[in-house]
Amino acid sequence: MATIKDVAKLANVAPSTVSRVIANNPRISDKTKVRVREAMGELGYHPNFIARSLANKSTEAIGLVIPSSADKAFQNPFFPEIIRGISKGVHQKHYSLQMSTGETEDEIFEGVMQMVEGKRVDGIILLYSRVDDKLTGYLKRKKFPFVIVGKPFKDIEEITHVDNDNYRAAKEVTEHLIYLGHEQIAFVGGNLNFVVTIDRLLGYEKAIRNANLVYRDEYIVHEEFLKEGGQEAVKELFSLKEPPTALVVADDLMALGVLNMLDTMGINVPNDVSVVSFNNVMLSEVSRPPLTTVDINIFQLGYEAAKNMIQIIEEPLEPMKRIIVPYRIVERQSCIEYVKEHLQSV
Amino acid sequence: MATIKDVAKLANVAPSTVSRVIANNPRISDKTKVRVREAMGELGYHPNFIARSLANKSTEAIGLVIPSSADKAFQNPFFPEIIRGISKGVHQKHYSLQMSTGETEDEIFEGVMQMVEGKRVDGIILLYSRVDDKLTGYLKRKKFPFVIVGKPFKDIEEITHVDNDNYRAAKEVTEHLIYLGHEQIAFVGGNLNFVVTIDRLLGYEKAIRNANLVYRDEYIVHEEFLKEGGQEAVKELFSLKEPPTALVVADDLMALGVLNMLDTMGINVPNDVSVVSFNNVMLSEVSRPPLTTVDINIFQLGYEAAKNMIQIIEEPLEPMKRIIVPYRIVERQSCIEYVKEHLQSV
DNA sequence: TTGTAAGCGTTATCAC
DNA sequence: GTGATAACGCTTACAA
Repeated sequence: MATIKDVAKLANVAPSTVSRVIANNPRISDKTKVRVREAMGELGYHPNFIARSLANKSTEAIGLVIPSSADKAFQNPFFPEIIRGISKGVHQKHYSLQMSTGETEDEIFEGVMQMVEGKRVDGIILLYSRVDDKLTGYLKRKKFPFVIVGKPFKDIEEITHVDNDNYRAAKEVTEHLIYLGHEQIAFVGGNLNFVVTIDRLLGYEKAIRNANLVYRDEYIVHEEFLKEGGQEAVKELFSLKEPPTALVVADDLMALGVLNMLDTMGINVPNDVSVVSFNNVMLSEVSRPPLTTVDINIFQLGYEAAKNMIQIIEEPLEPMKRIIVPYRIVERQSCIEYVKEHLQSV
Repeated sequence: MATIKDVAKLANVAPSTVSRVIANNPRISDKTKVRVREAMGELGYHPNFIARSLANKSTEAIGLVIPSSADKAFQNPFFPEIIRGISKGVHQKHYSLQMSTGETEDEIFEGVMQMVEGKRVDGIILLYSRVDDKLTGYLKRKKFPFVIVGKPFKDIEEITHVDNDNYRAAKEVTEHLIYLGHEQIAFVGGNLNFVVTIDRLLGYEKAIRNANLVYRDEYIVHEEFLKEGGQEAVKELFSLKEPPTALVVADDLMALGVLNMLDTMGINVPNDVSVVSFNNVMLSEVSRPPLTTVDINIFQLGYEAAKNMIQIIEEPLEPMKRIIVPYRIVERQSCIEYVKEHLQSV
């Protein structure tokens, strides 16, 4: 493989000159630039990134931390989509992307340490935000550049993050249900350790309280993911004396599970119960019925995360930032007006 | 940040000794090992991976190439799942994972070149196999270590790859339909540029011919992805004078689209038409009806790819390998026996 | 068993 | 404008 020295020799210049040509340094005459570039072409030269990184103390790589791959949550189309966004932002600036997952929390932590201590990356994007997360604390202590997708659990004023206004979205969506005449609205959320769950729950609660509806604990269920989660939630909810007539579900995939279970129980959506969920993942269009859901702009979430991560790396003095990506309620066919004396279908 | 020299100083040894301790070189006395390790602990020393890579000419990183992120295919849960498998294999050997996507083919190619020429990775895993793929040719020419998930289009004897026996799986699944009494069986595939589509189509064809059924061109549709794809396919197929009574669909997600469209057309699955698909992605359990599908062991596909990639890197003399991951037909509720004079429901 | 010193391929700091 | 030369932090002959 050709090195910078070979090029220098062939072009009859010093290695440092070649380096300057690579960096397109303006103090090099056009003549030699051309000469050097020719030499590079002739030798099929490509700069060695590793060597450059060492000299530079910059890897132009950013690390991506994905939540524990053990659970099925990982199969959520949310991830490919946000990775797409991140990927775009990262490529635009010619950075590369380094992934890290693990089955347990400790494995993940281990992976991140490797990246940070080994100086394999210049910054880290966290794809989730959990209550009392070890990682966040670690990165803050190390003063290592990072951004969170989602809302930090604490130190919210010090950590750059990109998020939706989940509180407001949940509130709005619940209000929509209320507006449709529903008074018995349940909330089906994911793990309460995720900040996003909390926000959405809080928004839901606010809407309920504002409308002077009773906030009932038995209408709040937190379940693991999808299949089992959706099933359990639905079973619980619909064995109550007063089952809900509408459901706010914190995730499309969970909603799919819910829809499925409702169907096998012979409960019709939207005639018997309305369902609204979050994310507007591609699948929500194709479910039966198609889901009314809030589009949180996953792609943009990722794109912004990447852009801001790189900005922090390149301009370390920049203040912390909070980027709020807009959401949009997509009405499809899983919600309808609640009619007091409606007939149970079938 | 502490370097190897700082540790050496503190432990009163030469830097090379520290290096040997890191590598756990047996020729270092236990005494000094202990002393050095203490020094490392005291200073919070962690080896710098970049420096090591430069000296070593090995990055212990492997690059992952994901198909064009532009189309929705990318949102297929197939990817998170295979990444999980790869991730596991890669972590086991303490390698890291570098992702590369792009919106166009050229962008992807560009990204791979960066990885290869810049020596950012030691090997590359291709997550798809396409007819006449530029990348494959490039990597072969460069003699850069790589493995393909799927079946190479050419040079199949020279390229290490991990795949299912898609031909046989498709054949078997079609035979199953035939066994159930179906004689009008259509094939809904993805892009014919993907080798996997070809294999599955060929298996289907073989089964049809073996059974002396007529192989009709109008029963073969290749469509883009999911929503539109599924819709188009179904529309076409069911406007024929003799619409099929069973469908072999090359992907679960596509099958979801198909199910959806069938539903809006008032065609019942499985009563009016049976559907079988591929991949056994988590969603296939939750569709209405749950899909009969072939489980291709996505996770293992990824895991094997990673393991073999690393083996090739570490033992470059190893011969090429073909790893065939077993599949398994998962029967759920989308297929039933075909009854000649059955009544169209509704 | 350990130390010395060269080298990995760049960039950066001085000179000129 | 361009050239020497010293980093960058580690590994690895070769010596001792």
